[in-house]
Amino acid sequence: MSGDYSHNDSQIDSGSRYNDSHKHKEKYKEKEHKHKEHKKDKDRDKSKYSNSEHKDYSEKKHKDKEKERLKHKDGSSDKPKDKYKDKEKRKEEKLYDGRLKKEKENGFASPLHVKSEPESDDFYLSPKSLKRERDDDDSEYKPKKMKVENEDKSEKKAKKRKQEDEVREKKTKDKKGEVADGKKKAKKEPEEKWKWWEEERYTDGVKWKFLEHKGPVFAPPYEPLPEHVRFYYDGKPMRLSPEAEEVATFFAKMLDHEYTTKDVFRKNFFKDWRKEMTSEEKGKITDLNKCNFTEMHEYFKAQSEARKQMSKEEKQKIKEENERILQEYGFCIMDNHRERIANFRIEPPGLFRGRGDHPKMGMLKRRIRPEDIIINCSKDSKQPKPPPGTKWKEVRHDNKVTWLVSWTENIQGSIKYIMLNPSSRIKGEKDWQKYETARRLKSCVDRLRAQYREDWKSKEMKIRQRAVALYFIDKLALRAGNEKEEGETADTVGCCSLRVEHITLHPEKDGQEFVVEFDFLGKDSIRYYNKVPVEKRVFKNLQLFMENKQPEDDLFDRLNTTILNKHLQELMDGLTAKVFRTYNASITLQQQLKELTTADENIPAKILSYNRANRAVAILCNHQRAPPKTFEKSMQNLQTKIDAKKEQLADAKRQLKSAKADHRVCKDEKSKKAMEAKKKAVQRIEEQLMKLEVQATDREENKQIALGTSKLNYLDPRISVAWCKKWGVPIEKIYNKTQREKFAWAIDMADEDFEF
DNA sequence: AGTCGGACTTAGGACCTTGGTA
DNA sequence: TACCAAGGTCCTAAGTCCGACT
Repeated sequence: MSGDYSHNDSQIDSGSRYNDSHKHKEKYKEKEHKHKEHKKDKDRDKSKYSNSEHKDYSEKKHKDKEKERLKHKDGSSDKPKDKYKDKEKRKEEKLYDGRLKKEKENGFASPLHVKSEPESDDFYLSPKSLKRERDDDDSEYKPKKMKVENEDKSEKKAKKRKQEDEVREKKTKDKKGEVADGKKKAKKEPEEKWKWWEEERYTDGVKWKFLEHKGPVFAPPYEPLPEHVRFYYDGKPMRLSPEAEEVATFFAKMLDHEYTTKDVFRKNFFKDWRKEMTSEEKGKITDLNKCNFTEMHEYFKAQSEARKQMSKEEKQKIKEENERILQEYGFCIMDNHRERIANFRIEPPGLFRGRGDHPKMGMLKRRIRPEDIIINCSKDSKQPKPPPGTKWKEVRHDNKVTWLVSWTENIQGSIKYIMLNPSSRIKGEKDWQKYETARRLKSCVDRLRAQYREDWKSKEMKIRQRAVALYFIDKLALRAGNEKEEGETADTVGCCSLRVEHITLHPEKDGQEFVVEFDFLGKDSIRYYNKVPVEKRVFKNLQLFMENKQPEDDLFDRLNTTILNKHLQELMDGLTAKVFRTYNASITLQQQLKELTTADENIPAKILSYNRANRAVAILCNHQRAPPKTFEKSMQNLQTKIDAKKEQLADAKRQLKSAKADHRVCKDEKSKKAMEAKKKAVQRIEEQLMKLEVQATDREENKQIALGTSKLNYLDPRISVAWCKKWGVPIEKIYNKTQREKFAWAIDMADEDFEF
C-alpha cells in the first residue's frame, strides 16, 4: 500500500494527460451548459444525497436537521462538532510507527526513472510539538550556515530596525535634497545589495513603517485615427465619435485573434461598444456583422511593422525614455530602501480577454482615471501628485497592507493593485516563509497521511469526504477548489468543487484495479486529465459519494475549502491546501535531482537532468502551455542539424582513421600532429552532436509543459542552489537575472548540503 | 455557518530582445 | 545581414485564503 503515494506511470506518461488539453476545451462547453441549467436546483438537492444510503452516518441528527437545512442555501448545518472534541487524542492513538508506514514523500514513478526512496529523517511529532514553537519559524529555517548569534538575534535585529528607522527619519527630514531625487539615490543604493533576510521581520501584521512613491503611470490618452483610416458600416465609410472609435480600435486590433470569432465575445463587445456610441451612431450601427474594421486593422499592423523597422537611434531613444519612466515611477522607498515596483503602469483600456469559456469575454475594460485610484503611502512621505487638474479617489496610510496603489476594475468589480517586485523584501520574506511552512509539513506529513487514511473509514460523511479530498490534494497536487460565482467566470474546478461528471470510476482498467479517471478544467481552463489507481477504500468512498447524484452535482457535497482548511489548520499551524502543492513540488524536485544527477556527466547533461526534474514537477502540477506554433518546424530544423552533424562526425572519423594510418607509416612529428588534430576535431564534433541531441530531447519533452511556473512559485530555490553548488553548475545556468534577483535570499543562504 | 470583499499568489499567453546561424 | 528560435519580460486573469460581518 505504501506504493499508493507514488504517481503511477499512467499519470505521467500517458500523453493524454496533456497532449490534447487545448483542443478539448470545446467539449466542455456542452457540459457546462448543462451544468448551469441544473445548478439552480442543485443546492436544494444537495441534502438529498448527503446520507441517503448510509445508516452509519449519524443519521438521526441528520434527519432532525433536514428541514432546517432546506431553509439554508447550503446543507451543512448538521456538523457534529462534538466529534472534534477528542480529536487530538484520537490523532495520537491512531498514529503508528512511522518506520513501518514509510512512504515516498511524493513518489513519482515516471518515464523519468523514479525510484521510491525512503525518507530518512522523518519523525513523528506529537500534536503539541507540532504547534509552532515560535511565531516566526525561526528555529527551523535558520540555515546551518548562519551564525549562532543570529539564532537569538531578536534583540539585535530589533535594534537594527530601530536604527534604520532613525536613519529614515533623518532622511525624511532632509529628503528634499536626497530621497526626492531618485537619481542620486539610484546611483548609491544598488551598489551593495541589501540582505533583508539577515534582518528581523515585522511580526505584528505591520508591513512597513515608511512608504513613499510617485503613484502610477497612466495609459497614454487615445489618439484618434488619421483621416484616411476609415471604418465602414454596411459597405459605406463612417466617421465615428472619438469614444466609439476608440472602442472600435480595440476590436480592430484583435481582428486576427480567435476571440473575435466567438459569439460571446462579439455579443459582449457589441453591447459595450454601443454604450459608447452617440445616439446617432447607435441608431445606425445595429449589426456587428455589417461592421468592417479591416482598414483600421491594417493601419495598426503597418504601425507595428514601422515600429520594428525603426532605426537604431530611434529605438535607443524609446529605450531611454522607458528607462527614465522606470527610474521615476518604477521604484519606491520602503523602510529606507529603494525597491522595485512590479506593475507601476495602470492597465490600459481594452476588451476583456477572459480565459477559457468566459461569459464576460469581449466586454469593455474601462480606462482608469486618477479619480479611480486609491493611493497608499505613509503619512510622513511625500505624497504622489495626481496629474494636473485631477484628483485621487483617496489617499490612505495603511501599513498593514503591501500595495501602493489600487483601483476597482469594472468587469468583475474586483480590486487591482500595484505592488512590489518579487525581489523586494516584502515579497521575498513571504516567499521564504511559504517554503518554511512546506518544510514543516514535511516533518508531519506522515502523521497527516495516516490520519486521513483513518478518516476514510469515518462514520461521518463529511469526514470521509474531507479525507478523500485531502488524499487527492496530496497525491495529485490538486488545487483546493473554491466555489465560484456562476455566470461570472469560466466553469472551472479544483478538488473541493469537483463534480460527479469530472470523474469516472473503473473497477478495473488496463490491468489495474480501482482506477479513477479525472477529466476537468482547472485554473485558466487548463484541462486536467489523469487516470490514477487508488486504494480500494478511496474507490469505495467515491462510489458512495456518487450514489444517487446527477453528473452536475458536487462530488464532495459536504465539503468546501473553508472546512478543509479549517481542518488542516488544526493539524498543523499555517497549513492550508496549497501548502501540499508547494511541499510535493519541492520534495519531488529534490528527489528527482538526487536520482537523475550523476557525477560523471558534463554540465549540459547535468542541466538536462535538472530540467527533467523540473519537468517532473511541472507534470505533477499540471503546468501546461500551448505548444509553440512553430514547434514542428523548429524540431525538424534541429533534426536536420543533427543529421548534418552526424555526417560531419562520420567524416571526421574517417579522416582520423586515415591520419592514424599515415602516422603508423611515417611515424614522424608532422603526421602525429595531424593525427592529434583530427582526434580533437572528432571530439569537438562529438560534443557538438551531443549538445544538439540533448537540446532535441529537452525540447521534445518540453513541448507542452511549462517549466517556469513551478520554478518560480513552487520549488524551494534553496534546493536548486544547493544542487548547483554541489555539482559545480553555475547558478546562471538555472536562474536568469530576474530569477536570481527574486531568489537572492536563497542564493545567499543555501549551501550545498541544504535539505528541503 | 455562510457570504463577501480584500489582499495576495499563481498562471499562461503576448510581446519584445537577444544571440546564434545560414 | 537577415532571419529565426529561445529566452526573457510584461501583462493581467484567475486562483487561494483570510477576516469582517451577518
